[in-house]
Amino acid sequence: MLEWHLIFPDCKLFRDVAHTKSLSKAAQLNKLSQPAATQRIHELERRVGVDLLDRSTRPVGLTPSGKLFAGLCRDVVRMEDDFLAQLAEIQHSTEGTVRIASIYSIGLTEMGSLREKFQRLHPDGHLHTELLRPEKVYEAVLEDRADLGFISYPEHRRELAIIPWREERMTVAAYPEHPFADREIILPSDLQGQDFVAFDSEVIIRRELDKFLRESGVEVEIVMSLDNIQSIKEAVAKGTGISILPERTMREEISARRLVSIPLDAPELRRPVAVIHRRKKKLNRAGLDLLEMIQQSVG
Amino acid sequence: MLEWHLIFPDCKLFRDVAHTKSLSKAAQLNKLSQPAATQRIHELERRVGVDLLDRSTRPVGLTPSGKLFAGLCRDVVRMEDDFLAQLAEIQHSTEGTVRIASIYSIGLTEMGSLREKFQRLHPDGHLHTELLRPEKVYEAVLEDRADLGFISYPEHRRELAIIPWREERMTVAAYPEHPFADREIILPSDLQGQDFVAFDSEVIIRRELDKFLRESGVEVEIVMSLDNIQSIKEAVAKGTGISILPERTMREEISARRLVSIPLDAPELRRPVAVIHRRKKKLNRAGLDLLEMIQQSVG
DNA sequence: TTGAAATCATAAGCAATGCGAATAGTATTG
DNA sequence: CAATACTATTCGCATTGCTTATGATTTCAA
Repeated sequence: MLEWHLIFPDCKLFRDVAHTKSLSKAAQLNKLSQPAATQRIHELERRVGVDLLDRSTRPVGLTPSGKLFAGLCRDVVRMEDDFLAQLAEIQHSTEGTVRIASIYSIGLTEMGSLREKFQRLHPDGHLHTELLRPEKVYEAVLEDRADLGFISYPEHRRELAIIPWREERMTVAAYPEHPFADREIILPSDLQGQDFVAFDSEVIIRRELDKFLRESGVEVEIVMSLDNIQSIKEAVAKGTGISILPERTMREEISARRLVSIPLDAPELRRPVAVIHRRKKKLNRAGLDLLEMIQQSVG
Repeated sequence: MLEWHLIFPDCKLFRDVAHTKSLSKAAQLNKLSQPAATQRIHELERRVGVDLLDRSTRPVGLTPSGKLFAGLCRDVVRMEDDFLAQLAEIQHSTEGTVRIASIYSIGLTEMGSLREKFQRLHPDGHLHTELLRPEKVYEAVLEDRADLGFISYPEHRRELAIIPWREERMTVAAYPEHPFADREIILPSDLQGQDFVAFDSEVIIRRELDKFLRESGVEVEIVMSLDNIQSIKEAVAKGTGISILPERTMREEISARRLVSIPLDAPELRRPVAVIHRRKKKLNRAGLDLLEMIQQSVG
């Protein structure tokens, strides 16, 4: 906490002079030399244009104008105190909280461990996570409704800084009964003609996959289009078809044996995941620490 | 009237920044260069310890702390305005008024012409006169309930300045039917054995007269003691006895032929009349003018 | 009244601040 | 992607503000 009464030092000084009826005592209270106090008061009188102190008596008295001014000073100092108290409250309530906007897939797979590590470092802190569609994540960060945004296939925008997080390996997702389920590896050519659960064509990852398949000279049979990984996983698990998904996002379903993940011989097919934040935005301690944690997990 | 908002210039500046959402416009409103405004705000932020402006957008926005501070500034500026208005009122109401405390005898004989002259010079001014016992006159001046005091036989006190006004000739006061009434002059010895209306022994003038009579080897027959001139004049007019009074204080009764004043052959017997005021006290324009008028009437 | 103690005012030197002009940097607009 | 408008920075200079030392005034006690 920084020192108090730095905003209206003259007010506090005059209030103290009025209260103690002594320039030297008021000077002490304000950590000033006595001549400094004398000079400040004279300066005040010059600015206001009237005498504030009646120096013909000891202890010094207040002129009628001085009384009025002392009232003003009392009020102003009280308001300054209130302000500083409220400010401290704001600061305290924000210093330990980080607001995160994330796309569903990253939020669902990463927030668990991230929150755990965060709480170890900031036991009193808060990690507020909101899961949104990609575009809404950008929006939230740009409009300062979130401090950090978790997205895949980061788009550059002038006001945003992009911090690469990881590149997720993409693998073939299939239901346990599928013929691919026992394969060690799958070649792009193996996909030819397979029933495929795909992303909507608006989603970036769909365009990436389309490009990959085209370049591999493979055509798949798209039997269903969905706009999010969660739904695709469900469709695949039900036997609707196979898909290509970031392996990391399937860990839970794999453990539960509802899905299997088979490596795809296409090391270049990776989903980049990144953290974004407003370039100019200063993060609080907690935010910086969270970023630190994320950047360490890159290596 | 001096310029406005000289007490909390930073507050007004920030309030204007918050309102106009522009540093340069706020700078203009406060008659500052744009760089100066930028610097002042930065200085404010340094003092408060938090960012107040969000400079990542145009127009500049307020951070949450900035909003809080803007509220404080608005209130403070409003209070400053109120203060200055009240101050102007005080100033205006006091600049033209002079508060006078006077003993009865001087007040009754002098205030008429004095007020007339004063009003010619200060048509809008006020001359507030309070008639008091001598000791109360000193009190009123010392405690700043009066700007000027009119007294006789001035007593020196450390905090008071004494300005001699005039020395009033003392004459014999008699009722028109008294044997003295036709005399051209009266010698001290003529007073021997006369019925005399005297001052109370506490009044200074009584001691002065006692001394005079003693030194003249005269004894009078004190038939009544009163503590003020007014009552003595009435008693004399009723025929209770004669007295010795400042001639000036009898002018009205002489014109009305209720009293006669006969010169007394005692030129040294004079009542000094003076104006007093607190040494340190600064008089306003009207007060200075009144003093001027009084001092001119000395010569 | 006088002398001592307390208190406020003034002086001088130095450091810090505040300002404007010029310039650089950045955001918005068409 | 310029053009425009606004904010930030730099620099030099003047002003302000502070401290120490000293002076002046008031109060208090003898």
